[in-house]
Amino acid sequence: MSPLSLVWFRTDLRLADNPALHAAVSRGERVLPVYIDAPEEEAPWPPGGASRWWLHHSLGALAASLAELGSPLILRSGPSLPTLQALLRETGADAVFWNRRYEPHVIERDTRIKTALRECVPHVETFNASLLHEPWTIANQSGKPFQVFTPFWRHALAKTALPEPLPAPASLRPPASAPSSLPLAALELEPKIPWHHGLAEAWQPGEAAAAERLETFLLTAEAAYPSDRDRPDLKGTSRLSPHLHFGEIGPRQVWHAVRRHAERTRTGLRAEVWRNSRFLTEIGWREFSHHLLYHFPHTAGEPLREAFAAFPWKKDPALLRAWQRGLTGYPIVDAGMRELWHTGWMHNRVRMIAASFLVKDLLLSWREGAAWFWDTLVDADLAQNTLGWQWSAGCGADAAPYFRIFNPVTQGEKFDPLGAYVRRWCPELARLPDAWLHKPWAAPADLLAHAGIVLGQTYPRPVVDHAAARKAALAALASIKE
DNA sequence: TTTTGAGTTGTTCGA
DNA sequence: GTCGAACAACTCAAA
Repeated sequence: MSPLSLVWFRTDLRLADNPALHAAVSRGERVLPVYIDAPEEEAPWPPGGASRWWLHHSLGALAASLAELGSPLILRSGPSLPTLQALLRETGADAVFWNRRYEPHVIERDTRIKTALRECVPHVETFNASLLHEPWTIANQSGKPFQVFTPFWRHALAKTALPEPLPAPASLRPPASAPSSLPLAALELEPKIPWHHGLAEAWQPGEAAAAERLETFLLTAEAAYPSDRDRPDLKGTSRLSPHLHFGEIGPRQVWHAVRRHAERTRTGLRAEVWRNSRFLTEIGWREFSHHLLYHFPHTAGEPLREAFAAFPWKKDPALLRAWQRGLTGYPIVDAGMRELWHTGWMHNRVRMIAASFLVKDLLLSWREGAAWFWDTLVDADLAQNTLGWQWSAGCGADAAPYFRIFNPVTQGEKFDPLGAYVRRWCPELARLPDAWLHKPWAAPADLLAHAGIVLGQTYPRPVVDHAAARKAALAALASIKE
């Protein structure tokens, strides 16, 4: 039997710039791609319903791409290590390659698996497919991890040029007889109750769709990104986050695509100006979040700043539910929460507003918000979710200053000035004039009646008064000082 | 070694 | 209406 390499796919569901796949193909022997569904091993963060919906379609796309190269994708379900060992026995493979993940609980699992597999076969190797730099290679002058973004990113930008992305293999030599595979449907990734129509309307998972989305963004939106990125009513952002999370595209590919785009469109500019791209900076924030979670592994569940362990968070299931369902009475918050529920995604600006509202106005713990986002986002990513929520709550690295409490009315008027976003997701407010759209409780009675709105019936009254809630939040923050 | 200035995403208040 | 100041504490790096 000729040598065979297993390639264990995880959150790297692409053929291009995939170092593990590339290494397997480079051996010049046969290759067997494998995906193992083991959600219980992701505890305490098993993927939520929206993530699993995305995974279903991404695996389908990967299997189709592999089929074009003449290779199957072997799907299995069950504990990863015994499943890999069974596959080694069944196929006689002598090598296992995969791309690393960096979540603390996954590192622990993968380390065990790597040690055990090295007892079984001579070649077990892992690679970096999901970060620009390994977390242990970026440190400040004291040798410690950065906790402020700007010096972190300055340092990363100054490092030597990143290697060009690896090509996708032109063909694959599968084993003479492939081991058995479950049908995709057997993984039961799609919801049993069909609530996912909104996801299907909004998204096209898969490597090809990811590449197309990046290219379209660079051609149509990148130039206006610095200003349009804050407007939820425009298509100002790349919407690459779920593709990046599942590794349908990698940050190195984005990096080089931005560079090539700059070179073909702004030839007159200084050579390295493209590195200052505001869009690339967002890739930098993604990188920063992964490095932070790697270096501070407890922060997925605990605040980085210890003083916040004593913060007097409230418990209020009714308020939490109002926030989750988009029934807080603050239109920009409700629009965001409904967009999330319907499409599995929320615009970044609105994520900040909704998060600030939960932790500062409702005084509910950022953990409750993180858990809800985890379950409902198609781009749910432990590092980014943790960074984002701790930033909003003020308890993380490079956190928002405690006094930065978003005013949902001001934010709505500033970033959804025409009200198109609120009208789309809160249609019961659609006939209210712009001047009152972000504060319907303040609208004159005759205007409300004319717009067909009965506060408390067709649309909720505000669940809290923002001015009073702001004072309460500042008092709560003062209580944990020293 | 010590000091100093700057740091994703804001709001309110008073002149 | 517009504008600047105030709203902590801490990290990081340049001077």
